[in-house]
Amino acid sequence: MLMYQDVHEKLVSAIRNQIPVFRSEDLSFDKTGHCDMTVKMFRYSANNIEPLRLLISKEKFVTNAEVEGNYINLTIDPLQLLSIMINSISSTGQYPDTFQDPERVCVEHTSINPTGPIHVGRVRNSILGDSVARMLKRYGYRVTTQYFINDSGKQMMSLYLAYEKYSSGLPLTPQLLLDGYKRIYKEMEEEGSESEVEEIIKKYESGDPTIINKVREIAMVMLDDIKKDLDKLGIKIDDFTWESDFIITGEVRTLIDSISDVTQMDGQARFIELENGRKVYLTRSDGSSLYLVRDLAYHMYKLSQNDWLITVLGEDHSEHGKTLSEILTKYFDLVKKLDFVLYAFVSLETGSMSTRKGNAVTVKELVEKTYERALEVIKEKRGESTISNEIAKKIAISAIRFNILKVNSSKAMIFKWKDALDFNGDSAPFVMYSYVRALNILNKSAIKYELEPGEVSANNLKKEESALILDLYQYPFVISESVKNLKPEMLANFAFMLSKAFNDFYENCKVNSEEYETSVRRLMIVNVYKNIIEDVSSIIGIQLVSEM
RNA sequence: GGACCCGUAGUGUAAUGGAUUAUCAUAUGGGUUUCCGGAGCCCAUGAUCCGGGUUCGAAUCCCGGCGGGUCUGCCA
Repeated sequence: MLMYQDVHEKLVSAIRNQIPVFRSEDLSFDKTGHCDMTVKMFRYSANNIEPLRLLISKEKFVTNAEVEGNYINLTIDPLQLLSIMINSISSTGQYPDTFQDPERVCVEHTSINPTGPIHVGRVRNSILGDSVARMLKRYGYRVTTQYFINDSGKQMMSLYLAYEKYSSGLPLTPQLLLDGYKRIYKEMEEEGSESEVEEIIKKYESGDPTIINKVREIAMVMLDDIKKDLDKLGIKIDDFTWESDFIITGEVRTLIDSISDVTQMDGQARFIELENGRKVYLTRSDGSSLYLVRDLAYHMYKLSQNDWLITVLGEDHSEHGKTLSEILTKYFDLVKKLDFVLYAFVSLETGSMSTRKGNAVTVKELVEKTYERALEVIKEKRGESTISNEIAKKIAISAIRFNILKVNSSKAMIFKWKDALDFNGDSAPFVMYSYVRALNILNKSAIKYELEPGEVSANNLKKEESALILDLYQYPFVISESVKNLKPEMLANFAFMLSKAFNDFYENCKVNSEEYETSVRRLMIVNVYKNIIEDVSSIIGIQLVSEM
């Protein structure tokens, strides 16, 4: 959990002295420009309003409380908020502080079939998953990330078969495998037969070591390529689990047997009937297992070592997620938390992306093009570039992650190069640039200033300062909301909003070359801003630079 | 046909039942630089899919349409 002085909570408990049933959500930070915080009194007797105003106006952080209709509008002392943040940062290095929670969370993301490179349609999964994991870690959970390697399905067997048929013996490369993959799907479509693949699946499930080893070797080649792509985006996954392990160890069989009394047979195939009457199959007629069982076995494994499972899934798998939940709850006495973060598809203006069709925009291409664009923009802004390629790379990665993350994940989106390469406005470079400004101010300051708690002067305090402080103060609330809803995009929006507020501050409030007290206070604000931007950036995957 | 998700300016978003004038960005038009770095700042234009209902109050909740995405495999 997060540790910080919670003004909101303090005020709520003060209010409850007078109105015991007061709802926490009726006190909120103002969003309309009337004040700093507001108490909504619609639900409570009007007789309460004036006495409550009096009571609140005596509270520590409140400098003014006024009644406007059914609202009690509060002005909060920004200097006290600033002190809270400064104290936290000087004693713990961060605001808010994190208290380590014993709860273990497993975030599974990406988990794409190792049959091709990551493309832009699926990269939303990795970006969401990575940010969710970082956000939960920041909140205080013990987090591990997981990748489930689907090396035993039909797709994987087709990839294997294609290699054996067309290129057997040739050195394994991603490109060679991919070409074969596309070719064999085309053939199967033309012939209308999948019997060859089915034959392989049977052999594989019966434990044929030659096939299992070769398939894993092939998967490894593809997986390495996928890992490289993830690495390009600054994403590292802790644990990789092979789907085939659950077949080899017999856990899949054990699992099927353990629920045999609730499953039914359709010929030789085994299925289970869900509450809505839908039949989902666990095994084929030939006895081989289907993905659902293998994923169930995988979930049992994850449950054995975690308290909370989160899986990032494309919306095409939402039904699968529900099926897993239902079966685990009903037949395996699941009491632990199980959540799915769903995202809608990313498509191209020409339609959907597909590895098999070969029309996908890959992560490699995206990173490459964005990097070139970053170099171009730097040249435009600074004349002949004096900036290292390292910086252009960081700008590119940050821009990509921010652009994809900021869009509400449940809305389908169309990928457009023009938007992806736009560094104006609501984008990572905007945040990064405001951070550079903050660093410059701090570097240019002649005042040897330490982050020491103490008296903060109100000398020449401007409204842009107060506004920025109030925004900064709300950081822990945003993390909490973001965690509660599993929506890291809230943090991306916050980072942008903060940078905007900082730009306002920058335009209107000189930091250096002011009176000493004013300078010190503004330096504190800039320091807090720097600290929080670094913090939030590390969650949402912005890689900050000191010049750009 | 049935199920799930999503509909806010041209585009992307904010508002998790509350305020006059629905936020911010982008795009478009205009302005702005001897300044702690202009990737900035200021002004203008432009939106809650439609119809009912609940409520003192609805972009938000409920019902019915409409539009888009997804599922409806002994694929994963």
